[in-house]
Amino acid sequence: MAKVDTSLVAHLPLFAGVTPEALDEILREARSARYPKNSAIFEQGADAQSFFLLLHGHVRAAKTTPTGEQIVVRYVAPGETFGLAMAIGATRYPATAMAVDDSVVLIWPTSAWPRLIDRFPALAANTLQTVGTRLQESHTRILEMSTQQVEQRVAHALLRLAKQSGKKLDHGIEIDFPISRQDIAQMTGTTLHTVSRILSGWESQGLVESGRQRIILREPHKIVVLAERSADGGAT
Amino acid sequence: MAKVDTSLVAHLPLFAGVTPEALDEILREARSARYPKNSAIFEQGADAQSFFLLLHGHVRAAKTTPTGEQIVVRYVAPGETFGLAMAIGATRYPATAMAVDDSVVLIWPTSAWPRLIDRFPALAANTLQTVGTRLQESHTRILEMSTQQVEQRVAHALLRLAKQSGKKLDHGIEIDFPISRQDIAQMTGTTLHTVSRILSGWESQGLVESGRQRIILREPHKIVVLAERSADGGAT
DNA sequence: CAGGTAGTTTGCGATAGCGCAAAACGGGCC
DNA sequence: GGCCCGTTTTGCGCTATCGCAAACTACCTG
Repeated sequence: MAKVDTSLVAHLPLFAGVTPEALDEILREARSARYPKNSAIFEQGADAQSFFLLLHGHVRAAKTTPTGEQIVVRYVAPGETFGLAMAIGATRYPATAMAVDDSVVLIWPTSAWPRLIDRFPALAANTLQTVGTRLQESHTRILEMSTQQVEQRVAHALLRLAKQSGKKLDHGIEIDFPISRQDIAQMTGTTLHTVSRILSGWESQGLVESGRQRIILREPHKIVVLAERSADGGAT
Repeated sequence: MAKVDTSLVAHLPLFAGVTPEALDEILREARSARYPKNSAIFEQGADAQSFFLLLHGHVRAAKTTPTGEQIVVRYVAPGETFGLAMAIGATRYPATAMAVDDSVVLIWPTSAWPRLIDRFPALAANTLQTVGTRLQESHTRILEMSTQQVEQRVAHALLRLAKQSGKKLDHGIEIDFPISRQDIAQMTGTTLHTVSRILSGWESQGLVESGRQRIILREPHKIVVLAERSADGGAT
């Protein structure tokens, strides 16, 4: 089994408070794998045999309804865990994970989890922290969907993506993985048509520069204003 | 400090895998308190000095926007924990908790949490489990808000409430705490007007019986059908 | 038992955003 | 260099749902 360099992951929140020796032991149970762009890592409903830590690339977690509609649960950035079905006591994955870019992950067998948290309680505490944070973010998303209109939600979503995975350019911030109008629609609870109209509007105002699966925020500051303005839109 | 009877709480998921002696020690750190109907337990943004376990009654957790709109995050049923701000590393409560019925809670100082999970790692694991489940439910809620129309969302919400806190009557299932149209609107991302119209409709079809802050599902089965039908409404 | 208050119902526009359809576009592949 | 396919744009009508306003009702209080 290929050995993973501890120094690459030691600083991650997941391993906070874990001694180097312990980390070494933890990593010994993992293997690494590479997933090419657009390949599925696991499918919703499949048996949750593994959990993952993303090292490089970007992964989209999406949930599908019985009727086929999808929502994007989140985009996973390097350093984050995903596929933690066991954390909720589930035996099947509640969502589908797909690499949106060539990605490298660490993989542990789900069966190792009980033993790991037993030996290294900090793991459970750290995971609780991150899951708690995600719960918080979920609530924020629900709040937005309940109280804001589509344009504001799209603004918020893009700003979040920029913060999480933005590459700074001199003429703005680029979201550094491929993302379509459809994806944004599925993050904000709208349709790709509406997203397209909104982005077209922004583009003609010089707020963004966007193309095929590519978005650059040219005026993040002005987009923040859009995101925060209250429902009346300040149209006066 | 009033001693809490361990037998009342020993069976809760939170304390799974905790020995009676340990439970005893854990409970020694808690005090209990009673909150009368409609009293606030903590306010969003306040310093998170305590976390809670609900023993009797019902508690509504709600999040408020800067502009004053609210959403109901969840209704807490007896046996559930709430106010776990420390679980996400927050020092302030992210929501407001209010007793919707006369309620009794156990209260631990937030400061005790690190020590508790250190001494009893099962607590962290159990909490991770419940937080994970809530995250899952949140995602389901987002999925519903994204893909379903209001009537279906209301149907789902009521069915969930009935499952969680339904009192079985011979002529249906009553949600056994006071809940207003406004509350339901805040759970489903709509307005109290729309909820009122929907419930009026259902009432005239004999699906529910409802009054001031009171709802009885007379035909849960038919409401399930409403909740599950796809968007075209089967109007053929 | 009258009065007041909070919750509920209902009517009537107004509209944000959807859904469908079709055209335009862009990029990679052969 | 031309072709093909997935993505994006855009037009247009439609409607679910909102927002406001007003009437109504049940319960609690004094």
